[in-house]
Amino acid sequence: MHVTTTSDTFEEAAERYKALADKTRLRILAILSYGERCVCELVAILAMSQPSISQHLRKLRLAGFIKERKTAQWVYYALADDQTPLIQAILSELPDGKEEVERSGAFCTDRCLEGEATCS
Amino acid sequence: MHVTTTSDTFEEAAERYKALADKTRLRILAILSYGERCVCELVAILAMSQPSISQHLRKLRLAGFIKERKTAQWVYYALADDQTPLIQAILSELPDGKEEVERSGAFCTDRCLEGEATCS
DNA sequence: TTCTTATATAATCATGTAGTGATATAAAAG
DNA sequence: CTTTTATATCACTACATGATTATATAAGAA
Repeated sequence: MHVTTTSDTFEEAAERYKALADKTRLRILAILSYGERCVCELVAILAMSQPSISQHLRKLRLAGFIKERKTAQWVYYALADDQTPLIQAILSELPDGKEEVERSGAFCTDRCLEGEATCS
Repeated sequence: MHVTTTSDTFEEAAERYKALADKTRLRILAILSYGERCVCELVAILAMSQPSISQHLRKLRLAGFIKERKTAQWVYYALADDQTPLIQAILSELPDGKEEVERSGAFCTDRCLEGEATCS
């Protein structure tokens, strides 16, 4: 115990947990554990408004949980590369994101499919 | 990945992370990682009001992170017994609670000391 | 019993946060 | 160039949350 410390202060650590303290953001992490997704895919899968999803993605990105990749007019989000043991444990104890994706069925536009999206 | 799942739903998982999304509650967990403490000790160590500490302890207890033990007029709190890999990872990546305790110096009342408290 | 100590809870207030609708930006299509 | 598509951001509203003050409960002490 008390070996690796990713946050220098309790304030910083609390900020990271605030990013996880939301049902929608946890669903996003579970979905991204199956591969990157563009915003419009997440909007379709989660059946929520685009501004709401974008704001959640911003918080997850600022907290360091996800990264973004811009291609043409799409922005693809994926889990961040530096997966600490803590983040791995967080992801492993989350409900499975597979149901989230499958329940949504086909939703990608033709143009989104052209853009390297990993549509199911 | 996706092996053990402590929360059945994303809603439940989010509730647990909400309990961690506060600087004071993380400090309490770091302090309790060095042993159980009664409420009045935590009030002294954290230099915060007693109702505020009690409310934080309530949230940590309802989220399953800590347990309580009542003796006479004191209530001692300690880390919960069932430490999952996730909770272990959370505690291991927290700032050290030792400084919190030491910085506060002597603070226990004579009566609190009689009550089996692990005062530093 | 009365007073003091330890803790919990309720009411209130100030602040933070999620969702919505409107708007801005940027890229590609027509 | 105009339109459409994808995304981000802003302003606003409703709701959640943390701290404080006051109060309630319970156990000792006097």
